[in-house]
Amino acid sequence: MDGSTLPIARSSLPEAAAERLRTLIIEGTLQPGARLNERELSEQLGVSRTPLREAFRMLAADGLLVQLPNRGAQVVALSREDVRHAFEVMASLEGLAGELAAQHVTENDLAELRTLQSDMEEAHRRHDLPAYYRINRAIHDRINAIAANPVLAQTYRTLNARLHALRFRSNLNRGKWDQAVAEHRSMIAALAARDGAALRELLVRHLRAKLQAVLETMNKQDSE
Amino acid sequence: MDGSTLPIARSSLPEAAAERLRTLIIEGTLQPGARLNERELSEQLGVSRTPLREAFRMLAADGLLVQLPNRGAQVVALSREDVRHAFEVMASLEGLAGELAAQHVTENDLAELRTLQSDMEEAHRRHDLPAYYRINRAIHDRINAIAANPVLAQTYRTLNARLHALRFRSNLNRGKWDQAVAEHRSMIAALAARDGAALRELLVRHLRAKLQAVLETMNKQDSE
DNA sequence: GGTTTGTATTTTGTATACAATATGATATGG
DNA sequence: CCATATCATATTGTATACAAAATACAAACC
Repeated sequence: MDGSTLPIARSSLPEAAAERLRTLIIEGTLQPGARLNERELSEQLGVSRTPLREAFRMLAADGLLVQLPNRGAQVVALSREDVRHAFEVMASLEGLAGELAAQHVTENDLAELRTLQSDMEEAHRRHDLPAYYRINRAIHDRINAIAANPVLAQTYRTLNARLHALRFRSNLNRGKWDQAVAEHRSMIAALAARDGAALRELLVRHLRAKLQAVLETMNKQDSE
Repeated sequence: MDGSTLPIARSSLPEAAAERLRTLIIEGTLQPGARLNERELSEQLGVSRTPLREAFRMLAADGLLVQLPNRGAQVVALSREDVRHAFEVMASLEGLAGELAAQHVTENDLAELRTLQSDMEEAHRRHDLPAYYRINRAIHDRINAIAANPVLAQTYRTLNARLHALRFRSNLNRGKWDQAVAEHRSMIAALAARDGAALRELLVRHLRAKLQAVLETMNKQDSE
């Protein structure tokens, strides 16, 4: 966001601690609602409280932690409403990414995306859900990269990280999965046709379906 | 973003310091590119370096500061490209706000907005630019509030703060101003008609015009 | 028995001291 | 005279110590 030198050398204790905590939150080791004890955590991470607290501030800004004055930090626990709101914004951002990508996409980009798409269909045939998720993410990242808007990319990533903390993976029924794969095929077709409006519409609908899946997972998790 | 209790009591030295710095940046006391000396600033603000550094992390997350490892923080200096990118995202978010607002708007909301609109036209007639900006902001805030999506509101505010650091105000020629006022009138009409798509289109175009004005200001500032 | 109040303990908040790195000036060699 | 190396200084990074607040527990009261 500074204009020229984006790939800044990221290396400092607070950054590293934040990165580590981010992983712990997203992987579910630190569960939603969990309170984070500064002394305990700082010992576990092998850093003092000072850089840890800076890490807390960063994660709080990303929406992964909530900080209460004099009561420390806890992992955010998203309500259904929060998820709905986040998805609404994500859908809009993805839509924009699609429009911009349609303006900037090159034949090279399309070739890459088609490879990813066939990898995805392969994973789908093998019923390999982890691979599917990985490739899915790669495709969306790719579209964002093609859109060539760092502000968009960063905003999107931040929101996405927050949702990943939900760990809604490993829940996708057959019908939804089939549909999602088909939707990806349509997206690449729209991109090849440089039809930004169509791509936007596809992405928005795609996200809407994903929201439904996530909400169902949340309901299921609650009743367990 | 925590789901239930949003109106948290915000009160801590880092928060307060961040708020103060935010103001100093937006008002231009701390100019783009300025390097922030921790000791100096902490003395001026009357806090120690520890909370100040936490404030830095918060502002960096908001995109108002850039932090370089071992070289401290400096006020972000947005390039034309950065501004373009930020406006692209802002336009998309405003468009979403418009769509959502059209779904949720009540007659009460419309009455409020019409009052603001006539205040704006009054300010326009008086050639009162500061008042115009104030009312303009109030209208957009109002639309965002009606959209009732806290994630959207927060994302929008963060981006907006970053752009405010540019201090592009007090530059708006007569034609653009006339047009902007007319556009606001159309927006309220679209909202009254609950025409989300039309409102989206208006807001996106409105932002595009604003981007042009800002870029012209940047060019002018550079040649001074 | 339940509620409330007071106190001990834990935990967070802030300041300061020390370490590591970067910056700038001066001197030295080409 | 310019470039480079070296050293002094300044500035950031981290840890720790102390202060303030919140939490948990126990005793007294209703």
